Amino acid sequence: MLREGGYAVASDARVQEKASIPDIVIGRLPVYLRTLRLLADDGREVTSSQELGEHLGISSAQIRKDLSHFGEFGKQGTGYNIDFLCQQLQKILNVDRIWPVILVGAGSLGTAIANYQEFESSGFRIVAVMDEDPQKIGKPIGQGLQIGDFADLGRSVADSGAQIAVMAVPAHAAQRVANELVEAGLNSILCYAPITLSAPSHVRVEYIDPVVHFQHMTYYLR
Amino acid sequence: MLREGGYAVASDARVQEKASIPDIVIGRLPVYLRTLRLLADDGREVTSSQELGEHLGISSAQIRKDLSHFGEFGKQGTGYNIDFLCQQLQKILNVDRIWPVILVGAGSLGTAIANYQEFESSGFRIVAVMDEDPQKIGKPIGQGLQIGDFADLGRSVADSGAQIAVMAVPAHAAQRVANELVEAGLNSILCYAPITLSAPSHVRVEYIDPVVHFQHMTYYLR
DNA sequence: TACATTTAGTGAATTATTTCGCAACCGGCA
DNA sequence: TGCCGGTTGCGAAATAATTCACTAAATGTA
Repeated sequence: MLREGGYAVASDARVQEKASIPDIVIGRLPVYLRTLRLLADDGREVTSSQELGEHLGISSAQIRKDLSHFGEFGKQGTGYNIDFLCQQLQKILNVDRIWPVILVGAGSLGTAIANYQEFESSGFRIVAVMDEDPQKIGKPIGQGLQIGDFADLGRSVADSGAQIAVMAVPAHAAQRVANELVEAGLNSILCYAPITLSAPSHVRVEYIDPVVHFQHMTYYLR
Repeated sequence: MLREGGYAVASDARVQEKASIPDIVIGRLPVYLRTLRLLADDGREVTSSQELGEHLGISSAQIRKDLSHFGEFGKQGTGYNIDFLCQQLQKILNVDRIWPVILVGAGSLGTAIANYQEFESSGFRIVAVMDEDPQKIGKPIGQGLQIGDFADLGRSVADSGAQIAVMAVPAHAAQRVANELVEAGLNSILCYAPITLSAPSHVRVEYIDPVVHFQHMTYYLR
């Protein structure tokens, strides 16, 4: 599977059980959750697979089938209670808690990520921003953070208990940084550098590369 | 099968029944291209589906099958000439030219996007950055650009001939901005706001939302 | 030259994903 | 109560995507 992303790992029983649920289904759940929360913000209390599907441009059957992997959350004739379904999805996705995240790279993109406000309400908190540039180390960034020395990565990971990192570093540095992240014990990496990383199979890597999207789009253009 | 100078020549790789080629295949081509270019930068001249597959964590068969939709680009026993395959992929993806792109939103993220250097070499150039905030309009951004008034979108689109927009605006403004982009005649939108947009079917919308990736990852965490 | 090795391209088989279609169920209403 | 429109959950069917497995071709070597 080539996802602008890495691999799922199945080792313990619980994960083994999860392995039977297609990864592609898991990938849609955050989008469902995002949409449900918008509906909730709109004051809506109930929705249906049909309405959700129209919002998202997918079939109602797909939504029902996806959810059916995890239980029964709706009521015939009525649909889904939005708050309840949000709670359930958050539980399924393990975002009924806050995950500490370490950001590597305090350039222009790293700064934008550090400033982004949506993380906290979605289950994530950037607990450290690290860079190798001595000019940047020590400067304030984001909300009450200070750029730390990437050499102190191990300490940051130990202090925060983070399992997740975001990489906003140049392509030429990305593999080296990734190696250090893995070395430090992180197991989930979101990489903004335009490069496919090599990482051990227990580390999940996903990618964000606008060029990949642009080039996908231009295929259909003249 | 036409062969010239040893390597297969696809007389015109882009003349194809597009509808018949799965979109999921198109989505992988930019990643192949990105990887090939890294190999080329490394001084490599030839590669094989097996080597590429190992780099990308996918099967060699998938790569061969994907490419076979567009022609024959390799040579048995040897593999693929990297430069040649890059050229062909660029042609297929229509990035053997530069596409003008309009960026909407000159906040922290918009600024990072405007500063990003990789676009030009990948087939894209940000030709305008627009915002609604009078405080921002007129200020310099990116390489020799000036933040324009979003109200002048129509003129920018006409002047540049852009078909592609990137949206780096807050979620609450995103649908409104998207409507205006469609109104102005754009047909491809890359949206960084965490919201699924409603748009006519002739407009292609793709999304970048780090939270979706994070939440996908946490499903597999404890 | 003969032969071993490597690798692309591809039809067939397999596996994965989506959609269909319907029984069961809910809530409102006469 | 009994009926009706609306909706879920889910097995079965249909599609789509991936992998297998093999042929043919290119290269290197003795």
